[in-house]
Formats: sequence, structure tokens, C-alpha cells
Amino acid sequence: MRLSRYFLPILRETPKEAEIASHRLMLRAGMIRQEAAGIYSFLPLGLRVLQKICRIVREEQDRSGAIELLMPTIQPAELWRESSRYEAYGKEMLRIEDRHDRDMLYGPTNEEMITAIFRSYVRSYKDLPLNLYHIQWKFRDEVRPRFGLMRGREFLMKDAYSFDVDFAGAKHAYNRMFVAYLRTFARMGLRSIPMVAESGPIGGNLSHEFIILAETGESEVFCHRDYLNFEVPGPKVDFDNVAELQAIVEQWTSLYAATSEKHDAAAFAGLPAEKRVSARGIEVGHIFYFGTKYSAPMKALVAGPDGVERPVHMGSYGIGPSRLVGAVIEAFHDEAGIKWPEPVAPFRVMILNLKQGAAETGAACEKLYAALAAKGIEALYHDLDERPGAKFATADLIGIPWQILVGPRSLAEGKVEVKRRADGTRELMSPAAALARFSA
RNA sequence: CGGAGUGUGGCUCAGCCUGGUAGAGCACCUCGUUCGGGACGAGGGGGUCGCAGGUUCAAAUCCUGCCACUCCGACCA
Repeated sequence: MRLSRYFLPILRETPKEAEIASHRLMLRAGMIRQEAAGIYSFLPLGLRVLQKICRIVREEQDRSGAIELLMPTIQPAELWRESSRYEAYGKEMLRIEDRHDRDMLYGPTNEEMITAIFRSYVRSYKDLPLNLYHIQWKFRDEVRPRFGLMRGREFLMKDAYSFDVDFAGAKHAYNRMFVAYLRTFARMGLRSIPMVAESGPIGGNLSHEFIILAETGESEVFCHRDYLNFEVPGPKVDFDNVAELQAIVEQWTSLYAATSEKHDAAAFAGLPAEKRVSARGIEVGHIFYFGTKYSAPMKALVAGPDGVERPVHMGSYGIGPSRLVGAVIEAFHDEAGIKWPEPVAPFRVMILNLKQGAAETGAACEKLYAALAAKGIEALYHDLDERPGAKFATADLIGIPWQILVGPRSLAEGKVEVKRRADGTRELMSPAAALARFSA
């Protein structure tokens, strides 16, 4: 992408409403625009990151055996009356009337709807286990949205719903998501720690929040330091292997880790002092087992091998991709701007023409740009008529992992400079060598 | 929902106390000189001062009401 043909509205000064780093940097880097409290447009650069995150989420959901579908944002109120949540959900739910005066709502979550889908097609244990997910916009009318994408009212959520004949099956479904989540966040460069959590309005009694430690996190959390060194399951993990998954989950729940609501000060104090981590965290995922809370009232029944119909055992599993955009920035930034981990970076390489208009640098940049495109590598070419300093500042701000600096000084020796945004290291090399660095 | 603030060109803000023809920096347009860490000069365009009422000869400024947004707290799959 040529910057001259892109839409990247960089802000040189920080908008006053932005308090935390991720919000500030997203606004400055032209990733998002606020439309109302807790409601944002994703501008092109922000959308690219969001899509990268969603792709990783999808790949790991699919790997674990979940199946994607797509439910609407608007739901009829009747469904929610069946589970008694229409009244229970309160003002957080955005209620709408259509032209026929029917009560509708903008979905804050989808347990009711997925249960309705399930019950209209599935009758037998032979069709189980089943895990259906979608990635869809949600709306929760928070009293106080804040911190940009971290706590928006409208936000993107991946929500998965599992269906099993009994608790044993449901536990394995829970374990699948547990392991998939560890992998998902790790692929974005984030270390997540599963913490015992309240299950809230979703209900149920088995629940973990996946927390990223960050100073600006909204939750107060406590955990054992060894979690920071646990090995994340690799891509070869067998999601159908009950014992294998159970062992992973047992390891990752063996040590103390809890959010403030579930915090047991006495147990925590029992840990050796140097193992105690008391910090703030960002909740990026939350998983629940809630049994028959919805299937019983909504009559989602399946016949077992004995021919008897019983309510199906369910769980639900959420990840907030839009919140993750903020969480990744919180984890990877410095004074100058964002430092994207490669898997979620909006572009992989940025070419900086340090002397726009000069024949030699222009030709070298064009050649590099074409070669990268031919290799299928996403490159952003800064070809605007700006001075080098301004280009450096822009590049550091938007945080593309690799910068190729093409200036007359090094080009005189037939070299370009390859700079790594993460640590600022630079290397002088031929354009061919720079190209060889990158493969699709 | 309790508390505290803020609304003035696209952005950051000054002006308000003490009423009198709306300002700065950045950004934008034109021309020129520049070009390895957010250049310089000259010229230029752009604002119903959040909205509605009121006071006054006169309101960005004073008064009343409303709206929006932000922060702290409570709340929050």
C-alpha cells in the first residue's frame, strides 16, 4: 500500500479525552474514531489489526473443533423472556421497538439464540458434542464506558457455545476452549493467565477469566509467579484427547490465580513472598460452564442412548477481539508509539523513502515495494513528500514491525537500512539481502 | 447512579473573573528554499464560541435550563 493512496489520518497531538496509552495511540495512529461514548469507527489501519486478531481467533477456534456461524445483532425479546433474562438484564440491554411495536433488543450476548437454534435441529446424543461460535458485534449499555476500546459499549466478541450430553462431555468442551484460549493469546504475543472468576449473569459455577497483566488493567488480580513461565500448548495438541487436555488444564489451574472477587487473601499469603504476583490485569477472555441453565427452561433436550430426553449441558466462551487491539498495545508500546507483534501488525514492513523526489531513492523504493508485493508481503510505502524526521515519527507511531530506510547516504554504498521497531536495532545491507529477510 | 470537570476553525489550547467587531501553535492551500529523527520564509483559506432561553445599547464572557463528552467511585460474560 502506498501511503499516498491510503487513508491514514495521523494525529500529531494527543486528543484530550484519551487517558491510557492504547487509547491515545489508537487515536494518534489513525486507527479508530470515537462516534459516541464507547462507540467507535475502525479506520483502515485499525480494521487491519482487528482482522488479524479475528483470523487468529478463528484459526484456533477451528483447530479446537468449534464451528463458525453468524447470528444477527438484533434479537426478538421473546427469546429472552423464555430464559427470564429479558427482565433480569436491566438497563445494560439496549431495547428497541420495531414498526410493529414488537420488542426487540441489540444482543449483549447470544445464549438464548444459540439455544433456540440448537433445539430446533438437534434431538440426539449422536449429534454431540457440538460447539458453535460466531464473531459478532455486541452492545452493552455500560454506565460508564472508558479507556477507548477496552470498555466500549459496542464491541466485537467471539462467543462460542458448547453442547454435550453430560457433565463429563461438557468438561472436555470446557477444556478444549481453555487450551484454545491459551494458544490464541500466545499467538498474539500475550501471556494470558486463567484465573478463577465469578460467573455473573451468565450463571454456572465453573468459570475462568483469561487475564493479561497490565498496569492499566481494570481488574485487580493475584497469582503465582510461575504462571509467567508455563509452556503454552503447541499446535500439535490433540483436542480430542480427553486425558491430554485435562492434564494441560490441571497444570494451568494448579497454582493460585484469582481476580479480586474470588481472591482468598489467606491462601495467597501462604505462597512464598517471591512467588506472589499482585497486579492489575485486562480480561481478554472468559469461559463458563453453566449446565442446563438455559437448556432446561428453553427445552433444549437431547435423547440419550437410553432413549430418555434430557436438557443438554452447555458452556459459553467469549473473547473480545476489539478489546484485544487495545490490550496488545498496552503490552507493546513505548514513548514513540506502538510496537506491533508481527502476527497482529497491520503491515509487516514499512518502506521509508528518506528523500522523496530523488531519482535514486525513488527507484530503489519502487523496486523494493514491487518485490515485496510479489512475495505476498504486506508493505506500507511511505511515499509522501515529507522530511525524514516526520517519516521516522510516523513509522514509529504506527509501529510496523520492520522499517526499511532508503536514503541517499546509505544508497550511495548500495545499501538500505533495516530497522526493527521492537528494539530499535538497525542493520545496513543490500536491498537484495533486505528482501531475503522476508518470506510469506 | 454519586462526585469532579470540560465544550471556542480539523487537533491542542488562550480569551470568560472585570461584557465592547474571535486569537495562537499545529494541520490545510499557493510559491520558494530545504531534505537521516516531527524544516524555514512569504502569502492565503477556514470558526452559528455545544444548544435553547434570559439580562443588557451590546454576550464566547453574566444568569437559567438542557445536551454531549471526560475523569474518580460504584457497577460490569
